[in-house]
Amino acid sequence: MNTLPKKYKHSEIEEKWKSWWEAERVYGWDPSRPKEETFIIDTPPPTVSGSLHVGHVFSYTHTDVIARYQRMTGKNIFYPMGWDDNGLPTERRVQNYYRIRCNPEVAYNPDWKPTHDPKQKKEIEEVSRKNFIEACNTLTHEDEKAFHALWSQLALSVDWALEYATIDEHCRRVSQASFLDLLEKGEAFHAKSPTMWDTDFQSAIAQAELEDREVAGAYHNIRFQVADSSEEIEIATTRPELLPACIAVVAHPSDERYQHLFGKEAITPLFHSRVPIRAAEHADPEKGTGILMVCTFGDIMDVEWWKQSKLPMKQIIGREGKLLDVSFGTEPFQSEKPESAQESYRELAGLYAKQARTKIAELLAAPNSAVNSDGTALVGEPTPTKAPVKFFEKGDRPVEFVPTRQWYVRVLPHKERLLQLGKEIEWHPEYMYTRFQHWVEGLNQEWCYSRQRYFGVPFPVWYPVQEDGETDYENPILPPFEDLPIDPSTDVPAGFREEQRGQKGGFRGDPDVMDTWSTSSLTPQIMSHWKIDPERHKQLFPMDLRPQGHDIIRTWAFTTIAKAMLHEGTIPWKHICLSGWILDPDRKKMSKSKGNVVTPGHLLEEYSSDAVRYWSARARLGTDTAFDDKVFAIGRKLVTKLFNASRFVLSQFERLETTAEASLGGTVTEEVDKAFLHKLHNTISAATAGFEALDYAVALQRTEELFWDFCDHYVELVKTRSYGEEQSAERDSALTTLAISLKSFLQLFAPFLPYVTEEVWSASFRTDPGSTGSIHKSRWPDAKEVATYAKSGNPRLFDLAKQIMGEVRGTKSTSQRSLKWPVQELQLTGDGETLGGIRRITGDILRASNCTEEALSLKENSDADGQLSVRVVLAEEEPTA
RNA sequence: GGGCGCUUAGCUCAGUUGGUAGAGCGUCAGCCUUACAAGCUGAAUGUCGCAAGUUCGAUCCUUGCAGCGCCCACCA
Repeated sequence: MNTLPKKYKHSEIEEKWKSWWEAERVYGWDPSRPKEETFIIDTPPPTVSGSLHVGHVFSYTHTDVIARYQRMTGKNIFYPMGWDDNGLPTERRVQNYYRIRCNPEVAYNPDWKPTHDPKQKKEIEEVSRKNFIEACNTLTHEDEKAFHALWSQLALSVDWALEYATIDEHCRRVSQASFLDLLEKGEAFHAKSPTMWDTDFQSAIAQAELEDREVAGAYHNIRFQVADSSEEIEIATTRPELLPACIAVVAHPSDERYQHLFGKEAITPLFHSRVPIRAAEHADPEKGTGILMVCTFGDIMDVEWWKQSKLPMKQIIGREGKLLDVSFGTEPFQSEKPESAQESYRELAGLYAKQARTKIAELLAAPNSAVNSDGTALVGEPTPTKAPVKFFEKGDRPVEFVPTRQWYVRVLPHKERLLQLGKEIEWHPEYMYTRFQHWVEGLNQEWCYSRQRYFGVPFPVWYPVQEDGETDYENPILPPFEDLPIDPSTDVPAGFREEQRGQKGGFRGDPDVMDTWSTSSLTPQIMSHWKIDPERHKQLFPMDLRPQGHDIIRTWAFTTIAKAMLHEGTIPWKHICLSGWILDPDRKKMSKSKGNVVTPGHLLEEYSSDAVRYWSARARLGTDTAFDDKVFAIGRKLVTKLFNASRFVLSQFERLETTAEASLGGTVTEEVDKAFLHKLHNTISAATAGFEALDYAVALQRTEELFWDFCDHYVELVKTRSYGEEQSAERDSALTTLAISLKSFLQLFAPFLPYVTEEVWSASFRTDPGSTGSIHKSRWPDAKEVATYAKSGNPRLFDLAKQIMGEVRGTKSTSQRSLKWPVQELQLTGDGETLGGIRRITGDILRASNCTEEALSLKENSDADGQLSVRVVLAEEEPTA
C-alpha cells in the first residue's frame, strides 16, 4: 500500500495508471463468459482523416462512463475501437497531403513512396490505384496513432485487443459477405437509371448524403408555342439550360387555364422540339405560371415522371457536369428545324451547366428567338430568387441526375418493418426516435450502394465479356465465401486466367467500390464475426449499446438497423444513445469549416483528463453544450478536492496505525454518522438508478452534491471527534463512517474520474476482494449494504446540523471573525420533535462551533411546525491561542 | 411548408405523481480553520419567453404566439 503524495500532479499520475491498466489488461474482454453477463458496446469508429477536436472527447467520454459503471456492476465488457478510414474524406485528405491524384490507367510502381513536404508546393502527381490505396493506408495509419494516444490519455476503457479498421481485411470480408447475402436474398440489384451524381467527385451518391443549400437563381419566363396554333404558353424555370432536354410540358389536371391544351403539343423555342402537353399531379397551380417543363433531368420529380411517362430520355448533362454533344434532328432530339436547333446548341455544348444557363439566357433574349420569330422567347428580365438546391454534403456543385449503372439495396419495401424494429430499440433521449421515424417515412429512393471511387471495399463481382465485347451484367460471376475478401480488379474468378481480363469470352471486374456506409452499417457484425464464427456471433449479437451523434441517425443508425433487418430480421442493439454537439461560446456548431474548432490536447494538459471527462459527463444525452473553460476549472477543482479530502481521511487511520479498510467493519453509534450514511445510501440509490437509465449526468450531479456536503459539513462536524486520542465508541463511529464514505465516493466517482480515484484507491482499498486491485474492477457500492450501517439513522438530523452550522458560520462571517471564534450563546427554538433530534447531535455541533455546553439553550415552541430558528451571540473576547 | 427540441439568476445549467424557485461560475463582504489559499465562510441576485385556459393553487398540464437551434421536404 503506497501513501499519497502531498500534491496531486495529474500528468505523473495519469502516466502511471495509463500504463498499469494496459499492462494488467484491466479492460480486457473475457470471451469465456456468457452473453447475459456481458455488456456489449458498438463503438463508433471515428473518421480518422477528420480533425481531432473536443467534440470527440465529449461523446466518447459519455460511452466510457457508462462502460465503467457496467464493469463495476460485475459485467464483462465488450468495448472495441475501430477506425473509419475508407471513403471520400480520406481520399480527399490524401490527395491534398501528398499532392497526388489517382489515375486507374497508370501502372503500379512498387518503388513509389508518398512524400509530404508542406514547404514545397510540388506538382500534382498521378499515381496508380494500387499506389493511391497504399498512400491512403500510410496516412490513415498515422492518424490512427494520434487517435489511439488521445483515447488512452482520456482513459477510454476500451479493450485494445479488439481494434479494427474499416478497410482492413476482416472488414472487407464481412462487407463483401454482406453484399453477397443481400444479392442472394434479392435485396441487392443493379440497374442503369438516372442516379444522383456529384459532378466534381464523379460518383453516385445516396439520399442520405444530400443536403439542401440556399442558392441564388433566377426565374426565366420562356414562351413556348402551342403546336399548330398561334397560342403561346409561358413557362417559368430556374434551369433554362435544360430546355434542350425538355420532354414534355405539364400542368395540374384541375388547372382550368390549361384544360384545352392537354393532349396537344408544344414547341420549344431555339430547339423547335415538339413535346406533349400533359396533366400531372405534381404541377402546383400556385407556383410560377402553373405550367412547367419536364426535362431529363432537373430534379427527382422529373425522374419519377419520366419513368411513368415512357417518353424517351434526352440526356444532355454528362458525368463531368458539362453539356454533352448531341445532334438535333435525330432521335431522341427530334426537331422541327434541326439546323437552327443545332446552331443554338453549338453555343452550349461543352459548357458547365451554370455557364450554359447564362449563355442560353442570352440566346433566349435575342430578337426573333421566339418560335414564331415574333420577338424574344424570354419574357422580361429573369427574376432573382433564392431556392434550396440539393448538394452532395461534401460537394461544391449541385447534384445532377445522370443515367449510370449502379448497385442498389432495397429499403423502400421494408419501411414498415424498419419502423417496427426502430421502436423495439430504446432511444436515449426518447424523442430521437422521431427523427428516425421521419427519415424512414420520407425515404423515396432505394439505397444507392455503389460509388465510383478508389479507397473503399470493392464489389466482389466479375462479369462475363460476351463475344461481341459487351459486358454481360445479367450473369455476374461471384466468388465463394471462403475466398473473401477479393478485389475483382486484381483477382481472377475461378475458371479464368488473368490474360482473359477484358477479352471477348473472358471476364471483367466490377470497377466500383461500395458506399462507405455499407461497411459502417456492419460494425456489430464486424465485431461479432458474423458468418465467420457463429458461436462468437451468438455471444455478441445483438449488442447492448450504440452510442452516436444525432446528426447521423439517417446514415449510421439507419443503415445499421437496415442491415440487421435484411440479414437476420432483428435489431442490432437494445439501446441507442445520442450525444449532443459541442458549440463554440457563440453557440455555433464547432466544425472545421467554420474554423472554430478547439483541439483537446492542451485541455488535457492544463486541466487533467479527469477534469475534461468531468466537463463531458455534466452534459446530458442529446443536449448540445457550449464550450466553456470554466467547467474544466470546476472539474480540476473537484479532482483536487477529492484528493485532499482523501488524504485527510486516510491520515486519520495512519495516525492510529490502522487502515481505512480495517475500519469498514466498525460499529456506527453516533446519530450524525448514521444520518450522513443515510444520505449516502440515498445518493448511491439515485446514482445507480441514473446509470441504469443511461443518465450518467444525474449520477454525477447527485454524487458531487453529497460529496461537497461531506467535505463542508460532515467532515467539519466530526473532525474533532475523530481526532480523539483515546479509543472510544464515538471516535470509532466517526472513523468507520469516514471509511465507508471515502470508499463509496471513490467508487461513485470512478466512472467519471478514473485517474484520481485509482490513485487514492491504490493507497486505501486496493485489496477489495474479487478485484485485480483496480478500483475499476471493484464492485459498485451497494446501497443496501450502506443502509445496514444507518438502520435507525434520520437524515433530517444532518440537515438540522447543517442549518445550525450555517447560522453560526454566517454570524462569524458577517462579524468578520474567524471560524474559531467562540460562541457565547447559542439559542435553538423549535418544536419538541425537532429539539429531541437536536439533543442527540449537540456534541458534534458544539465542538464544531467552538461553543460550550453551558452556552447552549433549547427553547420549545410547539407552533414552530418543524421550523428551527437559531440565535447566535459571539464572545467579545478574542480567542486565546 | 412539415416535424422535433429549447427558452429558469449576469453566465452555464438542474428542477415529475402541480404545493413557498435551486446549484456552480461570476460579483460583493470576510476568514491562515491540526486535508486542501489550486483553500474556506457568508451575502446579494428571478414577471421561470409572452398570452389565455384547466385548477383552491401552474416553472410543471392544455392551447395559441414569439425567438433560437436542429431534422425533413418537390430546384417550375
